[in-house]
Amino acid sequence: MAKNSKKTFYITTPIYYVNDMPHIGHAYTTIIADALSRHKKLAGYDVFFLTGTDEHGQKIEKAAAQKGMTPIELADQVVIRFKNLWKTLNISYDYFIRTTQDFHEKGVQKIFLKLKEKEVIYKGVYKGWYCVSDENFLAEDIPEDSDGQKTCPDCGKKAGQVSEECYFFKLSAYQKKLLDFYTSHPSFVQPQSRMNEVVSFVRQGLKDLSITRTTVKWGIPVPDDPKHTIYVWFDALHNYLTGIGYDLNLASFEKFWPATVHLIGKDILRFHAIFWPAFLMAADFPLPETVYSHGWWLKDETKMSKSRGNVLDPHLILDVFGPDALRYFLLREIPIGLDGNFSHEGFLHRVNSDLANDLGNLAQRTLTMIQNFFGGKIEKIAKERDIDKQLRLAFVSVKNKVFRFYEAYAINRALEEIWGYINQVNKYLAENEPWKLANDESQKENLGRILYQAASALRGISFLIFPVMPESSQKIWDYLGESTPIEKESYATLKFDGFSLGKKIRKPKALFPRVKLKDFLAEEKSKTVQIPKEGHMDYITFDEFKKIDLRVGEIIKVEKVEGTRKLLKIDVNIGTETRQMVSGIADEYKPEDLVGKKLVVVINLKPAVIRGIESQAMLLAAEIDDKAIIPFFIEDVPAGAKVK
RNA sequence: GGCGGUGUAGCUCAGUAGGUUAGAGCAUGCGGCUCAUAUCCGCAGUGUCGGGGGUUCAAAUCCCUCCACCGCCA
Repeated sequence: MAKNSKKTFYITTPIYYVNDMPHIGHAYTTIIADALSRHKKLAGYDVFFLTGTDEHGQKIEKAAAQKGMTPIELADQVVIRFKNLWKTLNISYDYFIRTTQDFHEKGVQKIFLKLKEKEVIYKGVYKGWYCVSDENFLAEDIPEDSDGQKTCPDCGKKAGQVSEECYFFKLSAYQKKLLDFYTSHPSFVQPQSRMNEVVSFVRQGLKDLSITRTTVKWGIPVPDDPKHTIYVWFDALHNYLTGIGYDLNLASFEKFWPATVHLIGKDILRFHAIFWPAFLMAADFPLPETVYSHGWWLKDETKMSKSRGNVLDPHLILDVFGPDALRYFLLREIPIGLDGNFSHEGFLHRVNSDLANDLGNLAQRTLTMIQNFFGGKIEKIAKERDIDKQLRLAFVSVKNKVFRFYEAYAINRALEEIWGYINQVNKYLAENEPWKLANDESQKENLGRILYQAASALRGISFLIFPVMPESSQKIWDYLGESTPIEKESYATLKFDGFSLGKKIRKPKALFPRVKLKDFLAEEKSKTVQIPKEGHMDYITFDEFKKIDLRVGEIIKVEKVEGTRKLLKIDVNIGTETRQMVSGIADEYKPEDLVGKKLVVVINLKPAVIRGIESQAMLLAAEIDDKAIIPFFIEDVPAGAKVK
């Protein structure tokens, strides 16, 4: 099979388990993968970026049953949420694989059979601790209690020891091969410290791995022995093969396999750095180049977890700031291998200072000056002086460094480098004071040179930030009068002087609005929702319900809240008076469609200040896949009527 | 308990083939500019480089030891 002459780059995220709603952790991994993909495309690689969902297993089976759904219905619902979030974040994946897809299941079965024929998979007896009430085997690594028994971590009841027939993968046979592989490929696991952990784990000896269950029905059946179900890891890991076409589109598969990098969270390192290469060795597939384990985002210094209830939902940030600020923050704040701390203060600080003050303001002042002093079009410029040349040469050097940092997955360093250059351009403007030359007609061409130089630098910057901030990058590009998508450029073609004279600059709008902390936090509070634990219903009494004053409201006036994507300021007549409220529904409803409509509003909710505006009431809406749907009255009801 | 890592300015961190007064960003203070999103530019600090000991003409950087925190394993 002849490989394409272009170099290929195949990057994967883990497939996300559909019993969980997408949160900042999922977003982080996927954003890293997206930025690296975009960089590699600009660098001329043929890129394949795979993400998707892991949909089998007992947890899904149970979660679905609790909700009165079938597993696939639950999966379908969660998949939409993931896809929506990726769309909002501008994730440019090439394929979204679901482990319930037919070709994936067939691919896994085929490999299973192959390994069984090679006797790398054999039938045996699994002894383990089983929790009767949860109908679940306990994870191997749960320690014994003092009495030699084990306790189920989910329900706290004592588990019993049972045996069942199952298939094993002969992992023990791969200990030496794996250690040899690690020695000959020392950068297989990144960062290095994780490689050390892997090696020391394998050195301690590997036990064969049970890879099927009879107690789980929701999964891929073992071929020719369907009472056994293939256990999730053997199923899930093979998505990296089936997702690029294994067994269905071999041309694509052979073009992209082996993967360049599997991006993972450190919790699943063992599966990717030990089990996965062993499976691949057994089936005679080449091994991936790198498994890159990234760190965690902590929330206010503590680990985010479902049980702590401090899992960060990215939607609030996205509503206020759009995707690029979040992408920038996550990639700029920490190197990929380390943990980071997410606080709203830190986020806002970074975004205001780097995006609004430095880059946003640079774009704004440059474009505005060209607009004001040249009517948007620079026609003639003076010869390049030394100081102008320095700015141009500095860009070349920055571009090379940024390229190398991106190549090394050091995205934070690349951004630091770019921001160093942004400061340099701001300094260049301060030193040359173009606003002073503007009063002197004889200085017109010198003025033109200075602004030309600044615009060229800005154009270069917009290219360099593209992997991290595709939307803002393209915006700046467009403002500078470019008419092509930025992806048409590459590191090879991008020139400092690419900004050509006579191009009409578009009138700019603030790229990254500054947001004040107290407004942001108020909005966060107003949006924080208590989600009842699955399977539990927190009842309230009728007396408690009566405390909520619900009224029919008539919408009088609606306007957009400046500087936000989603917020509308709505004046609503509640019979006795008109109240204003702020609501994040601009994606779903246009202001003109709302006026005159009647709906239900809460009028005794403590007012909150959102983006500087006091919200004195709240409307009711269904939240469906993060879209708000408002129930309106069809009948003609008087404003102010009580609703109960 | 075993293996690995980290501890440097108020905060986040950079800095090891040992070498002149230990750096950056943010935060703080002062000054300048007004094209720009109260933005931008300049200047100014501050540190027993976790503690102790050692090697060396010279150590944040090498060695020993102790303390604290983190990760993996048991």
